[in-house]
Parts: sequence; structure tokens; C-alpha cells
Amino acid sequence: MSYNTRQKEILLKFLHENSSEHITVQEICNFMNNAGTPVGTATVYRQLDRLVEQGFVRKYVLDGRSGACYQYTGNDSKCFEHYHLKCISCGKLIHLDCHLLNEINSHIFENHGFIVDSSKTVFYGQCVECNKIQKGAEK
Amino acid sequence: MSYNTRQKEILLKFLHENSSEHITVQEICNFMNNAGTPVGTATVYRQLDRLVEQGFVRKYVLDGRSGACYQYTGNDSKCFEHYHLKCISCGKLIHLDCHLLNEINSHIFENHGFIVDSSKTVFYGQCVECNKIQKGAEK
DNA sequence: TTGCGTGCAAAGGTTTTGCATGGCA
DNA sequence: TGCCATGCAAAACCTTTGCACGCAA
Repeated sequence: MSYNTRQKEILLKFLHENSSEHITVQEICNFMNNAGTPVGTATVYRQLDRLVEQGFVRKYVLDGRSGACYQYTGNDSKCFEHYHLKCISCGKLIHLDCHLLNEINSHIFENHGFIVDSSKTVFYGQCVECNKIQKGAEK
Repeated sequence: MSYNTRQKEILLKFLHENSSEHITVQEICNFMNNAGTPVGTATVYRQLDRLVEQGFVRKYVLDGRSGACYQYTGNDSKCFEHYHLKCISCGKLIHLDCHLLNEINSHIFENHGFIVDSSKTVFYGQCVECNKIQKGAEK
């Protein structure tokens, strides 16, 4: 069984309202603090673990030296059928619903004997906005 | 400039001889210890950082709670042009050279405005061997 | 001799765990 | 009242850093 608590409710609401962002544990704690509902990091980690396990939240580990990022994807099963692009420069996460990419899984399975878990697979790279900025800075 | 030391030589040889494996810092230290050339973790990290930067070794961060994995890919530039599949169950890394997948980058760039860095992108999933084992165990 | 590489220990940061307390049902 | 959730602190872990020493060139 599971109880509903104020912390759990606010944490989930915060993640949900920022579902286009990648959020760190630190940011959650800061927000909760400012929102007048301070929360211990242990609680945040425990809640996030549960949400990840339940499939509401996705966990991303980028380089391992900074903390992990979390993102609300909801119980929308569509998020498990498409891929995600993550911009290394700005951290933006892009949900990619695309016919060609949807064929990748079956292609890899049939031709390469590998069952891709697209919910765990993230394309890393750079979005056009960040690329423009970088090119401008190089001049 | 750079000196050649015994530790550096053995570390690189170990990675090279196990280029089909994903290796942790712990495993490197243990091996060096058993091989009669004990090495400090700091040295291992420093060497690995350099090798990653030079492009000889790839670094993988899976879940963030266990340590990062490293794998020798050599100075073969082909490894930067294709994708990699990593089996979550056995850790095997598969180099995937495939026409369809080579089109992914240009497709994503042209249609979705995103420049994929395939050297940083890994498809996670399960290889057929591990899938068979798992299915057998479920019966 | 020069200065890079190494080893040790300490520090830094993130994440987990134990235990008593608080709060939902 | 039962039991889960929380908070705090401590612990565990991985990784980085500082500094003195060793060793390659």
C-alpha cells in the first residue's frame, strides 16, 4: 500500500509542470524549500526511485560526475515507444516521434539480433540552437 | 610531452586485450594488483581520462550507482562513425555498422534539427543470447 | 636535471541506509 | 492503532585534488 503525503504530492506536481526539463535532486530540494515544504534529500531519492520504477519518471545519468537528472514522462506509454534526443550543451530533452526511428527497433532485432530498449536509449548530441551559439562563439 | 611508464603500459595492454569487455576502475586495480604492479586509483582515473580524451577508450555510465565502465576502442576512427549496442544483461558491446543506422544522423539533422554525436550515443537493450536465458528462466 | 607520472591521503560530491519520529488511513 | 513516509545524521561510494616522491628522458 502507499500513502499520499504533502511532499509526495508537491514533488510530483513540480516534476509534472516541468516535464520538458531535466531536473536534478538539488533543484527539487531547492524548489521544495522555497515553496515552503522543505524536504530531505533521502525522501526525494526514495520518491524518485519509486516513480522511476513505476514508470512515471525517467532517470538520466550523463557523465557520472554530476548528479543524475530526472524527468517526468507520465504514464503515457507513448514515451516508451519513441526515442529521446538530449542536447549536451543545454540539457534539453526532445521527444522524437518519427516513422524512421520507429523502424529502428525491428530492424536491429531482425538484422542484428538485439532487442533495443528505447526507454533506456538516448541520442546525445547538440540541438541547432546550441550549435548556432557555439559556431558564433568560435568566430 | 608524455612519458612511458610501466603502469601506463600494462593498463593499456589490459584494456586492449579485453576490448570486448566493459571494465571498471575496480577491475583494473585488482588486475594490476594481481599482476604484481599495484596501482593507485588516482593514477587509473588520470590515465583513463587521458585515454578517453585521446579517443582510445570509451567511457560508459550506466546507472550511476555503480562505477563507470571503460572500454578500449582504439584509434580506429570507424568507431566514431557507427553506433554501439550495449546489452544490459551481460554487458556485451556490439559495434553496429549498418547502412540504415548510418542514415539516422542525417535524417535526424535534416528533419529534427539535431546533430547526433554517435560516439556518445549507445543503444541499450538485450542481446538474443541473454533474452533466451531470461525466457528460459521465466518458465 | 627537468618535469611528468605516481601514490597516498584527504577532500568533494552524490546516493544510500538506520533509526526514531511524524502523519495518513 | 497500524504502518508507511519522512528527516536527520551517518555511512558508503565513486571520483577528484594536493603534495611529495620517484622515475623517464
